[in-house]
Amino acid sequence: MKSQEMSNKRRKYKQLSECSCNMTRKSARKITQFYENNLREAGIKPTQFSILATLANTGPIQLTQLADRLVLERTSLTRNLNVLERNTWIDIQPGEEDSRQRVVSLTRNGYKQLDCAIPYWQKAQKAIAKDMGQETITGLRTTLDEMTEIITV
Amino acid sequence: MKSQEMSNKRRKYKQLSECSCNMTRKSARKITQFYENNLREAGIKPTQFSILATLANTGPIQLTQLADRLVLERTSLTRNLNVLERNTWIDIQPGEEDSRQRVVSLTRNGYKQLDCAIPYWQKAQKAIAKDMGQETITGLRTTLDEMTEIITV
DNA sequence: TGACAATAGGTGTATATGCACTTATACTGC
DNA sequence: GCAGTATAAGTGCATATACACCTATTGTCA
Repeated sequence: MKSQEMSNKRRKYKQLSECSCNMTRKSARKITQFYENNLREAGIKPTQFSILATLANTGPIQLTQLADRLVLERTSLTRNLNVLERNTWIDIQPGEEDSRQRVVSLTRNGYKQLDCAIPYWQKAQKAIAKDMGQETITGLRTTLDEMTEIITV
Repeated sequence: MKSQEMSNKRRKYKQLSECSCNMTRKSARKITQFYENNLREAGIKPTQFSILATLANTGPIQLTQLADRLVLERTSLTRNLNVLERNTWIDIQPGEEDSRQRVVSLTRNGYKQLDCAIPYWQKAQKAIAKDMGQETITGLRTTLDEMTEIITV
């Protein structure tokens, strides 16, 4: 093999290390582990926390709308909600006008669990902001939100 | 309840919408779906692609080292490798000096699969760069890499 | 050299994620 | 009012991820 060809081959695989998907997933894994460790004592996982937090802000909301807001496949949300329902943190009722719909809301236990977890979440949140700088985090959020908006699946 | 208390309560839950963990996971889900759709025709998933791509750049590598590089829990990598091994894309051999070790390497089929998938990956990669701007993506990578480095789990 | 610590890796279990397919209900023209 | 379409949600299956715990091998030192 000529050295020109070897150089081409190196280049062919080298570019793969700049994969936008992998860089995002990689950092998502790391930050998830960090929040998991902080939230563990509160007995809740980051995914579960984010759903409770969303519900606290939206109030009762239809399943598909909740999935949209969480940028989560509808059927994935269904499985996640099963866990929360088992823990009596949420309540799922049929829609009043359309019986096909499922309306999700926080229970009193759900609020209690969320309130209990918030201090642990704040500790993690502050640690990240301190390490990265609040401005960097704010800019990161803007960019990631934009990316999430722009991408058409 | 006094209006002051209500305002406090709103604020208490409002801050949760700025969760650094959720923002990262949310965008990771979205971008993963996008790459999944692009890679589907090549018969490979983003996680699998990223492992093959890493192996193409590192050459044969010990399992734990590979896990570190991918920022992936060791036992998660083991499960992921099972899928790749079933597809005959990788080969796993005991270490020559230390028989406890597992050394992972790409097979000929693995290279073939990777080469076949690269054009689809490039299409996705270019679409993101075009939509977001290459500079934005480069900056994003820098920030995310920094975050991944800084966070101590 | 043998006991014990350290290291490499696998397994059981649980949650997280998404696609293809299915079921149940609502809507729409005729 | 009914046939056909559209919409809301659930299930089967597969992969992805991680922790707690376990096994096997290696290293260490008295």
